[in-house]
Amino acid sequence: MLSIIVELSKAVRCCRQDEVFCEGVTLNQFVILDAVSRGRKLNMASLHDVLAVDKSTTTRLATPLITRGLVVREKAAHDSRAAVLRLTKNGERVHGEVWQCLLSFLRSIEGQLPEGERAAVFDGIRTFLGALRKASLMRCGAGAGSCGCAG
Amino acid sequence: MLSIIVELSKAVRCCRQDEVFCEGVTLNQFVILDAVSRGRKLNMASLHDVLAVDKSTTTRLATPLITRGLVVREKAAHDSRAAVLRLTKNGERVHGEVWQCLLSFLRSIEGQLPEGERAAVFDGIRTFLGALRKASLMRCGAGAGSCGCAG
DNA sequence: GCAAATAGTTGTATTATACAACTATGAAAC
DNA sequence: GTTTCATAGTTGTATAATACAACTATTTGC
Repeated sequence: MLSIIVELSKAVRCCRQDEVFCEGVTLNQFVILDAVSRGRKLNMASLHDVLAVDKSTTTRLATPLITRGLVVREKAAHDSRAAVLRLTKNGERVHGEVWQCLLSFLRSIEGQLPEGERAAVFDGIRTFLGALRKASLMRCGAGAGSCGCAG
Repeated sequence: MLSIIVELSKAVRCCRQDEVFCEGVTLNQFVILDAVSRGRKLNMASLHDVLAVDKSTTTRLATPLITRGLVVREKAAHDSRAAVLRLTKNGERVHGEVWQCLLSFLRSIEGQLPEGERAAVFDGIRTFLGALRKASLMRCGAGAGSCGCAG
């Protein structure tokens, strides 16, 4: 069971955050592009939720994409403090191309799963991840258990 | 499918590499303690394999544990260049305590999985991880596909 | 015995990440 | 309407993991 978690950690490293996937875009950056693309625009606050990182990190992760001209940051209509992200034309192009590349990657994974079991595998993963997340939250709340947890 | 991978990345972050789990030990550090504990001693080269990181990183990850007196580094008998790691008494104690803490964490996860499906869930995860790893290796080898992969 | 390979360490640079501090703005209280 | 408190997002700063490069001492191959 512990080995599952360790293996998960390692496996995810093959999709390294800082490793360029395609078109000079990392997987994480694609996630950002995709999130913006889905809604045609995206509040920074929403991106903050999507990425599940600190606000400062959200800003920093979006900045290279803005610098590259794939995304533009605009003022939000409802709140002058808030920013809205949109894809540029180039951003849409790059998003589409990376998506194609990613699709073949994902197909490659799927092709290796037994055909009748794919849905079950995905469901199982989701169930496990939900359990992992929940157990972690409970851990943080429980504070000191029967051990000398320094948290 | 992509959302699975993204969720995996996020979930694994709840077992943050640098986040203290118990007894001032991170999960990754526990992995090291456990690896050393299992063989009573462990070559640095083996630890290098276990952690699947660069040799320099292996050294750096082991060093805090040595500094803390949980692990000692000795010369290997078969090769003066090589080092062997052993647990100290304190290291064994800490390993045992963290393991207990970890066990209840793992139990907490298991308890949330439907009882009859646990084995299937774990098998599914392993299958998926294998596929993910393989697809990544193929990707690195394929070089340029039909897109402008800059790798 | 000599050349090539290697174990592991150290130097260095990069990246992600969070906490702290900050400014301008919005919301709540009066 | 005014004042106080909360907040969006940015910037400063520090930490940790990570890999590549360079290095030294040792081992291996010829």
